Amino acid sequence: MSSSAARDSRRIAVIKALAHPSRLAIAEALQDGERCVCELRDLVGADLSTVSKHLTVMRKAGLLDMEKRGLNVFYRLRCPCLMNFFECLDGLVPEPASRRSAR
Amino acid sequence: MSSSAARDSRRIAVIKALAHPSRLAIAEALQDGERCVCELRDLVGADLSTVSKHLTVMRKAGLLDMEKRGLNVFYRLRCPCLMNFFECLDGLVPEPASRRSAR
DNA sequence: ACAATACTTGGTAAAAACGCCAAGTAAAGC
DNA sequence: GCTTTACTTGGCGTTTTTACCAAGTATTGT
Repeated sequence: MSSSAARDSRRIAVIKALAHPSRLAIAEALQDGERCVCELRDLVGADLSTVSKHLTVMRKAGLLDMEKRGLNVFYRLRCPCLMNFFECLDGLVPEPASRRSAR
Repeated sequence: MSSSAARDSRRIAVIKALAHPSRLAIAEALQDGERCVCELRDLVGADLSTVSKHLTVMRKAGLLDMEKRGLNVFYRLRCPCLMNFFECLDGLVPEPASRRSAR
């Protein structure tokens, strides 16, 4: 019943892959469908090499698939349920200290 | 619409609060109920001050409540649904074992 | 009051993450 | 072939995170 170390390290990899503003933004953007690296570079406004490294982190965590087509590399989410995950995430903390239902 | 910056920064805080092996282990342990700091120190095997700082990170992210009773400080999860969250997390990546060349 | 326990906070050194530039690879077009 | 485009990888300085020790606070017990 206690946590398996393998499962935990897998969880950590996924969590870390989302624990950066650019990577979270990428994950959110990919919910609408695949994007090539240069589109994601425009989205996050960082150097192409930086974005590429972020994508590598996410891919190695198992979050993304990549596919090269012509000159472009397209990334897409491997999971259909990231939206669920985010709602789950937003629901994690009942209230920080402020009002609720402010959206 | 793209993500709100405020919502994203809150998401990031929560995700970061879980993106460390000791903190994830703490979160998992607290699913069974509140624990005092020294119990959690025994669990993660780090210095008491280290554990205390981890707990501060988690509390500031909104994940934990603390309550002092006597000499002890007890921490508990603020959310009832961390288990759901973890299942959601484990479900994020369809095929665990599949890894694309890591080089 | 004094001592002990349980924790927090400050300081700091080490480790990890980050981001840019430069260089390298691969596909497409000429 | 050579050039361009799209991306990846290596290198390296900068920033952030982490973990310990030491010192401080609060409460309990004597």
